[in-house]
Amino acid sequence: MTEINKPGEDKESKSLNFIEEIIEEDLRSGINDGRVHTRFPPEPNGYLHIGHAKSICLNFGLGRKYNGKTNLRFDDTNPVKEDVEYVDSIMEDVKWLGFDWEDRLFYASDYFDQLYEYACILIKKGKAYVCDMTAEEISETRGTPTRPGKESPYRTRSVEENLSLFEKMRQGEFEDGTKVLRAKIDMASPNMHMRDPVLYRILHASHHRTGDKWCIYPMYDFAHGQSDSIERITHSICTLEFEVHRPLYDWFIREIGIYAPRQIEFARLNMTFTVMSKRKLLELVNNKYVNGWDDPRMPTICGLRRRGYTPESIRNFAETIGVAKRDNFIDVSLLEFCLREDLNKKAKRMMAVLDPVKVIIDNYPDGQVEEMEAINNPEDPSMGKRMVPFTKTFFIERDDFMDNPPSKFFRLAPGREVRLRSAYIIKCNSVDKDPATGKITLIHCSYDPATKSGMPDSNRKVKGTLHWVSEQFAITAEVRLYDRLFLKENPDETPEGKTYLDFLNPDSLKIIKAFIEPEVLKASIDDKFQFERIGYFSVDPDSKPGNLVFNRAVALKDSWNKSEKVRENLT
RNA sequence: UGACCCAUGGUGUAAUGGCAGCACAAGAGAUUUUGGUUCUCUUGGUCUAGGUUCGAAUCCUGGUGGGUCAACCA
Repeated sequence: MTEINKPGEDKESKSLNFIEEIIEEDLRSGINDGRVHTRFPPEPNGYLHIGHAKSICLNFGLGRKYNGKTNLRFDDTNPVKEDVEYVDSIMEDVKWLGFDWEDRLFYASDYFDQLYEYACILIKKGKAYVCDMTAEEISETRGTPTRPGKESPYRTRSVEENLSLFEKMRQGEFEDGTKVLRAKIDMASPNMHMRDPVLYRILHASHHRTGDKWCIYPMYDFAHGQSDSIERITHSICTLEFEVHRPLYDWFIREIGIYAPRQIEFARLNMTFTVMSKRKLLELVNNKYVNGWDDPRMPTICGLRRRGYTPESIRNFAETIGVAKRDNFIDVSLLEFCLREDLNKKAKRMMAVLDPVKVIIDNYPDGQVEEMEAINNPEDPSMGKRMVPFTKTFFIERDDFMDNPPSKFFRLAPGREVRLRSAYIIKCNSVDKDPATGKITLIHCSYDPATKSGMPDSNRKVKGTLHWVSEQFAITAEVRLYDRLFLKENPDETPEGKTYLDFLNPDSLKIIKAFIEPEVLKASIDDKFQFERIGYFSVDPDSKPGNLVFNRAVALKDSWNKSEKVRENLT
């Protein structure tokens, strides 16, 4: 029995996922001299989303767990789709999630010279050739998964001719699309990716990093595996759809004769009530179904951040969902749970009324103001207390009063008593209604001075506790209430004649004016609060002095509202 | 009708030939100056048919179901 702690063996000795098993197996067998080196390799052609967060947490998490390293590498092999805007946002998102690539920021474009050399090696070995067929011809002669393809007539060109043509391609002697470099493998392979795949294409386009130095660019397949090899990545972790590419990567590595990383594929994240494909996300933005990539309804990292998600909650989510090879469809309520769990411990409590109805305490002295002491966070006494002004008139939620309540209703109703949070017990005596609409305009109550919060007689039990905001001291703020972006659990699953857009939730955003206790004036952008009994809210960057804007990140669990809904459905 | 991958409660994920466990969701109760939190409990699962074995979620074979692959995208 050895006492040495193997890397990754935490004190709690949690079970390993299949990737950790492979890594520990490699560590035991001494491959890579005990090195663990991973990478996160996005293409800078869009914003990162929660699915990328899973991959980021996985790769950086593994690096951290096994005392290894993790690179950030931009796979920027297609200049026409890429932009520095995306490079910047991706770096910001990775950092925000709490990960650090230190001095290991790389680009596939860093390796363009090396990759060109690799291509020449293949040509010299007779393993690659310049092909003059058009894209259509190449496509037509590739065959189908069940039928073999046909060999290109240019497949038998001599090494010298290929070398010279490839050099001319590089020199810019040919138009876009007139020639490509192809690997010479097997046009009858059952694996489509082995049927003489394109290695280089001509693209007279400016690259966001290499400018006009190149007019030929390697395909992703010819760049990715070699880039991993150059960086001496030990475990190249990617999503399942690249499983069929692996034999090709292995072929390149073997034929070129360079270091071989081990590729491991895992199932990408799918989540309910949203879409995850870049194409669809882009469409939502471009067609203004949402207000940009960072719209709080988007599953993008910047959207979640603006919504009020914390890095901890997302990391915890990634940890909780685990990693495996089978397709998965994660309930968004798990993400929401992770946020609540985090913010419950951290968020300062405040009182805010979203849908107000006015209350007057008839037996309370006119003009009197009492400062009530309120606890900032019952989960964390170190967060201290604050004072909240109480006056004769204040607002409560319209939902917190019922004229003819059912027996299970614990809130305010004629003749009933409730506690006002951090203040008095009050009793409802009567209500004023608008004679035309029947809508309640004012609730008349009386208070019991002996029940002031903290006083000896204040401990009388009443069933309900309501939040409230003094009319005189209320601060008004814009509150943006978000709901699911889609009405359907899986918007990607579309019946005939419909698209995912047909399932957009028309009520995914409601903007209201709320009344909030004066403490809110101390809030600054990105601060997070629990509005008691309502939910968690984050200060939106749109906020201006004197005009605060809040996003509802997630509502509190609401077992009353839920049971109400169930009742309605039963009747 | 090809190749490859996958199959454990509603959703995820463990169990590595030896008691099917955990989380979320759902339901019940206790506590509570948030119908929140916390705590306790409950419901519910190995796709199917064979085989190997003292013993199979696990290994083998067939079936079924799902996914991926036919951009000069990544």
